This record gives sequence, structure tokens and C-alpha cells, in this order.
Amino acid sequence: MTVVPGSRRASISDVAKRAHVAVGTVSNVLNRPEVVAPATRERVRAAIDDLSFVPNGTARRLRVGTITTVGALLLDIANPFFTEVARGIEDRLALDDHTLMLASTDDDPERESRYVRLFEEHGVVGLLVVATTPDVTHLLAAMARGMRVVLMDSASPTPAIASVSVDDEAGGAMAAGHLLSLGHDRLTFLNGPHAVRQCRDRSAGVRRAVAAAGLDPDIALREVELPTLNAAGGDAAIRHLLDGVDGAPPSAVMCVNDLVAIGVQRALRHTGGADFLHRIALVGYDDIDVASELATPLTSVRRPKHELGYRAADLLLAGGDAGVVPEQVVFQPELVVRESSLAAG
Amino acid sequence: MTVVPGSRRASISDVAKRAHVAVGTVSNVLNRPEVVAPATRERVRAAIDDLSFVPNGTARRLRVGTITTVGALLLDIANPFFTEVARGIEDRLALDDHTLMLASTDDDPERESRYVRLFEEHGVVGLLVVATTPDVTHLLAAMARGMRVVLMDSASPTPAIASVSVDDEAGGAMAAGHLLSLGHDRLTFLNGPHAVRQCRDRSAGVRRAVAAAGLDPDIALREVELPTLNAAGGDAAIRHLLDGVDGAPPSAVMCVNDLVAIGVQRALRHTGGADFLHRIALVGYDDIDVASELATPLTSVRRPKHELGYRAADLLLAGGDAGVVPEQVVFQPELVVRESSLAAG
DNA sequence: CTGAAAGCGCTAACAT
DNA sequence: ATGTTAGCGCTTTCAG
Repeated sequence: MTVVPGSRRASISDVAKRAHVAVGTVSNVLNRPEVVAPATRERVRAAIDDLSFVPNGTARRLRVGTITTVGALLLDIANPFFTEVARGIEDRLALDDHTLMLASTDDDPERESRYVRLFEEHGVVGLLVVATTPDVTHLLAAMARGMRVVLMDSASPTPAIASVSVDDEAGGAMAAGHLLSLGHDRLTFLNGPHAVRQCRDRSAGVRRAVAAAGLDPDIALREVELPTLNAAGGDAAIRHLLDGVDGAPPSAVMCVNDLVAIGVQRALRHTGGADFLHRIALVGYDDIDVASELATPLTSVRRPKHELGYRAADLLLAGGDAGVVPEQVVFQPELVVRESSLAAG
Repeated sequence: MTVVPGSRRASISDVAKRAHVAVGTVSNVLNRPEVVAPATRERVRAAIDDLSFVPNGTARRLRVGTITTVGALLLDIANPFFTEVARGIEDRLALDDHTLMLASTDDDPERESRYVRLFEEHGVVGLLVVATTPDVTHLLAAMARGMRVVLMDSASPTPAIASVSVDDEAGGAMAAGHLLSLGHDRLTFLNGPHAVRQCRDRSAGVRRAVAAAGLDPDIALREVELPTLNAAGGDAAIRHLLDGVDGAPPSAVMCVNDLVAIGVQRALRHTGGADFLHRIALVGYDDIDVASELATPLTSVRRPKHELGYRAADLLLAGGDAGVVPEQVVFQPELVVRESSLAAG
């Protein structure tokens, strides 16, 4: 390895010179080695090693126009849900030797637009995005320029864009149905704001399940809208309910996500002792990794996170031929029953 | 927006034609708008909008050679520790409008090499890598070609490569020191394999603290090497110890990470009831997000995860002038005391 | 202030 | 089997 520090990277013509061949020949040993004679092939390979030559992908891309980079826009890469989605994307891309560009929008439409633009300039072949708003005109514009786009986590607001999502209404119905089948006839749902589509859908599912059980949702269901969807929110909400100012304390509680449920568990443990914990049936949502590892393992509605990302990347890479109707994939969630919901009564 | 579907992306010369100017002028309104007359500038801008023109970053990069992409290689993006590191990287890059390429190596040196190569061909300006092995020759080779490299999470095996890491020996000493200061004179350490540097360092720290307390490590410390560093591993290990076949049951337990500690909590809750849980002091490591939200909030040694990524990206972007000695940053961990270690005795 | 033209590193078509 | 060369889309001199 002959490297002169400070000198610029070796180019294909440096290699050609050193091997006493033409640049085209070097390009050939790189891309179609079988067409070049073994002797020269070896000579070129030696020169490549000597110069520690790494092909300039930028030049190659400019020339052939084929791109192997995909951009993904998640709300927050540090959120365990999206983290697993990201891993799914990555695993699918690796199959085709594509690389992943990643950014968090923090649910800010401006950041989303900025990154769409940035990624587009970077020449990604397509965009996988968890949209921050139902207004997707900037994405449609990008598609008009040849960009492929697949939405993740929520159904597409337009049939023109492919999407991969999870049936949250079914998820809500599952959680409620489970509790109802255990004999509970009063449900409490710690939900997020209805402005968020996922929350709205889950609420609809819950109401559907309650009605299907022959109960009146207005009586059998108490829905609380949490300001913050984390453990602190769940903790505070359940304490408030246990105070009984709002009617009888709950016997069955559904949460909009696992973190809220973990907060509920914490509050129960601290206020009522182990007692309450075994008297209140608790169901989370998402089934994040720790859910199964908790002291009281959490019953949860699992969303296929890895699969979600994997499939979205798959649609992007495989599909997208002009004229084909963009696919709308909806995954079904799955109820994972654990100890937390099996209250003694 | 006049877009003919199926037609190729508008190029700068399309814009030039439409605005009746030369390509150089278009380039100027893009990059130095002040040098072009307001009238033509507007004309060009109109053409750009008309054609929905987005500059081809690939061509630009080839021409100017300046790159705004950074590659990061983590062991596993789905691991909450790396996830927060990634977020730190992202936040720093956003400051300079750089984009992040991300991949998980799964601790496989082959994957690491493959991605280093892939990223290099993609023309990233530098690499942030959590190394899978102490053999960094491929990284040194990349540096010889002008690539910037910063190692993360473990100190650099060579002064030629910058690194950002956390003092794990101090972390181990902190955990042990805390338990010793609470009056425990028998410590159990559920550690990972000593082949892993981080585990070795933590063990050294623990032994140092034990010795500093005037105790004989060979007597006061029982170290168990876990096969799997997850909740199941912690669960199984503590159950084994509680059986007493290996001597008296422990009163103070340190874990190599929080997940193991969560497994211990679970096992304690299930075997001995709430009793054990309040009798055994427990300390985790990393301070992942849920640690504070658990039913029994977990005392843990916090590693500055976000800061780690942020600083590594900072070194990459800011530093790296030829001739300057690569910086070796070592962060100090921090003990976060919560309920789990405050056993009643 | 604007136009013309060279060239970044590479590939592919065409010659030899 | 190997050499030659045009050109991918852009920036940047250099002339006008």
C-alpha cells in the first residue's frame, strides 16, 4: 500500500497509468472482470491494491444514474418504536446493498420538508416517511420528479402514495375485547389526543368492541385524554382515578402505549401496594421490548414494528413501476397476553 | 408546476433554456444569487419553479468534491444505548446540514468492513464507528485515503484515530462504591464476558473499589459471567444464586447493564415476593430510559449516550486537520441513585 | 453581468 | 482483448 498522505485519492486513471492499461480496462475489471484477460486483470488488481484505490461512487452514480441510497424520515429515532422500524428498513435494504440515510423530524412539518429536500438533493432513490401531517403535497411534488415514496405507520391520505400501516382500530378492539372477555364490564382507556389519527382509531376500535359486547360505550367506557404519552402521564392519570373523584376506581385499564402502562404499574405499586396491581387488569400498546421483561409482564397489543419497516423498504425497492397502483399495506396487530391483565378479580 | 410524468428530472440546462440564459447563470442564482441582476434572477427562479427543478447533488458533489454526509456504524440500532448515541450524532450533524448514513454491524467484523467500503464509495466525509474488533487496519487504510474516522464507545487502540468513550472502570467503581457505602460487604457482579473490553474495565473498577474499602476482592466480590446480557440472563443468574448452592444469597447486586437488572427484579419479585426485592440492593448500568420508570426505579450508572454521539460527530466535523493529534475524549459516567439500591437491609 | 467551455471520475459504446 | 472517447449535471474560470 503506497499512500502519500495529503495527496488526493487515487482515481481510475491513476490505476490505469500504473497498470499500463486504459481507463476502460480498469473499469472493466471493476464491473465485468470476465471480459478482461487474466494476466491484465491481475496487473490491474495489483495496481488497485498498490494505490489503495476505492472507486468514486459519486462519479459512478452520476454516470450510470443508478442510486442505492434510501432516505428514511422518522419522528424520533430514539423512540423504541421507530428504532425497530428503522432496523426493519435496514435489514431489507441490506439485501440489495442499499444504504440508509436517516433523520428524525420530531413531528415538525418544517423539519420534514427540509429533510425531504436535503435527501432529494443527495439523490436518494426514494423516501420512507412517517408523515408529520396529512398534507403530503411536498411528497407528491417529489414523486412527480421521479422520487419513490412510501408512507409508514399511517394509512396514506391519498391513493397516489403507497403506505404501510397497522390497523389501530383492530388493535383497540383487541385490547378492549380481551378485557371484556375476562369479565370486566367497566373499561378505562388512557388515550392520547384524538387529533392524532392513531389515537382516534384505537378509540373507535375500543367503542366497537364495547358495543359488540352488548354494553353501552357511554356507560361502560371511560376514556381519558392524556397530555403526555409517557410513564409520568400514566402515573398521574391512574392516581387521579384511584382517588375516586371521577367515579369508582377502575378495574380494567387500557393504555395508548406501553410507556403509559409502565407508569400505571409504577403508580399502582406505590399507592395500593401489590394489592392493586393484582386487582386491576392492565393492557399496553406496541409491545416494546421491555414489556415482557417487567416485574409484572405487560399484556400488550403488538404492532409488527420490524415488519413495518421491512415491508415499506420492500415496497420502495421492488414496486413503484410507473402506472402500477401504489400498494396500501395494512398489518394486523396481535394481542400478547401476559400477567398484567390477568387480575385476580 | 409543469411536470410531465415519466420524463426525466429537469436539469440545470433545461432551466437555462427556459429562462433564456446560460447554465452558468442558473448556477449562479443557485449559489451566489447576489452576483446576478434581479431581473434575470427572477426569470431564472420562475423557470426553476416551473420545471420543479431540484439540483442534482450527485453532479454537484462530483464537481466540488465537498461532501455533507457522515457514515455511522453501530453494533445495533435497535439497542437503546446506540439509539441514543445515534440521536446525538444526528443532532450534531443537523447543525451543519449534514446527513447521516446509518448501519448496524451486529458486532460482525465482516459487516463492518463491508459497510466501511460501502460508505467510502458513497463518498461520506467521515466515519463514526463502534468498532467490532481492536483490529482497525481497515480504518487506518481509509484514513490514508482521506477519510476522517472517529471511534465511539471504546478508547482507540491507536493514537492515530480519535475516539470518544466512557470511563467504564470509573463506572464499575461507582456502582461498587455506592453499594459499599451503604454498608454491604459482599457484592455480586453479574458481568459479561471479559473478552469484551467494557466488561473487563468495569470488573477492574469494581475490584478497585472493593480494595479501596479495605476488603479482599476474592472474598467480598462474587463475579458471575453471564452468557447473555439481557433480562433472561439476569433472571436465570439471580435464581441460581438464590438457591444458595453457590454460597449465601446476595444482598447487593451489580449488573452489567440495565436489562440484566430488570431481569433480576423480575426474578426477585417472582421468587421471594416483594420481600426479596426490598432486601437486595440492585444497581444497573447505562441508565436507559425506562430505568427510572420501573415499578422499583433502578439505580444505575449513567453513560452520557447522547453526548457520546454528539461529541463524536463534533470531532469529526470540527477537527481532523492534518497534522493535529487526534483527540481522545473520555467521558465520566454518573451514578443515578434510585429506589432499587436502597434496600431496607 | 452574462456566456462559453473545461473538467470532476466514471461507464459504455465504438474502434482497433 | 484492449484503447479511445463522449458525456452524466454541475461549478467555475475566463472572455466578452
